[in-house]
Amino acid sequence: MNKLDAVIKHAEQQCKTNGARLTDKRKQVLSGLVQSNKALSAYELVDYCETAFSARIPAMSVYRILDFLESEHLVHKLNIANKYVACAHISCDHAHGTPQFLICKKCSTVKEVSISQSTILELKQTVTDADYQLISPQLEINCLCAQCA
Amino acid sequence: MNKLDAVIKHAEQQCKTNGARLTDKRKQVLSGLVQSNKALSAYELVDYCETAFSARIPAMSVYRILDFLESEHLVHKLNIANKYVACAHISCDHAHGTPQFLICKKCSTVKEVSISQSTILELKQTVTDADYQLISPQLEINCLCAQCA
DNA sequence: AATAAAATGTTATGTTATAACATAACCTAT
DNA sequence: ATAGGTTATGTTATAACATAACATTTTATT
Ligand SMILES: [Zn+2]
Ligand SMILES: [Zn+2]
Ligand SMILES: [Zn+2]
Ligand SMILES: [Zn+2]
Repeated sequence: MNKLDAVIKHAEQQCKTNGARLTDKRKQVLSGLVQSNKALSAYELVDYCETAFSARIPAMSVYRILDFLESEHLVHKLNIANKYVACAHISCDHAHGTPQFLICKKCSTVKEVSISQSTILELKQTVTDADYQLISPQLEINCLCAQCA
Repeated sequence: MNKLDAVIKHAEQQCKTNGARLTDKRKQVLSGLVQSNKALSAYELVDYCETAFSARIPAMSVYRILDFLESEHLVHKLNIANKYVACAHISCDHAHGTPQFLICKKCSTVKEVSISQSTILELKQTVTDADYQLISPQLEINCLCAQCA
């Protein structure tokens, strides 16, 4: 079984466990992100589904589907790029830690990495010290990939 | 002299040193950000200049002016919010370190804090290990301020 | 089959950002 | 002072990203 099928199967199982349904369109959108080697915008996903599956999913629906996939922790929104990426750990058993994304500003390739617990704790401390409250400790960092650099 | 005047005077001096000009419109946009207690979008700055100075600056010009102010390190763009904020250190003598922005997702108030050197080094190492190259180590974190929490 | 809930479609509009070209304001050198 | 180059701003159009409101279809439950 190839990687895509494996990921989709995991995703399906995960949704089932949560009492949610991974419909065909949701599968198509998720496939687009899993297959892509870079982050995609909602509108790029519309084009992808049209091209790959001859499925014309309106942008509005893609946004809703992305919200759903995010809520199922299958997809991450990259706020600094206004793009979306499949979680790199869908098929992993381990719990999903605080995600950190290195995003190539030129070509939108993304690496989902983990930073050390101590660094996370330091960052959290600065937030607490400033009397703010963390919503999500997700970090997104503008980079250039090896290719583009 | 109040805070706003002091900041503008510093900004003017800083531009002069760099052979750049802080024109009236640039001053107006910068004033908007300095006076605001929260991050503003380009379009909100259009409205501000209209209200505060009866200056109708087209959105296109505000974007150009924001680019200029950013290049002079007087303003930061908050990529996760698509908004802009005056640098908190315009009147400071010390060099500007790597900034970390805590952004209230509800009301857009922003705190510009400094990250410890050790944290920065760890982040840089993570990036290097992933074979990526840092563009700007600026960190932006979605939070809730004490007010909104 | 009737009903309710969930998913998707449709249309309209709001928000953020840039491209391309025109004009105005401002130096600087003769 | 003025001609010519540079910088700043104006104007118009459009691209790109995102949400609101309401209608229809599909699915699950009784
Ligand atoms: Zn992930
Ligand atoms: Zn790249
Ligand atoms: Zn700053
Ligand atoms: Zn707030």
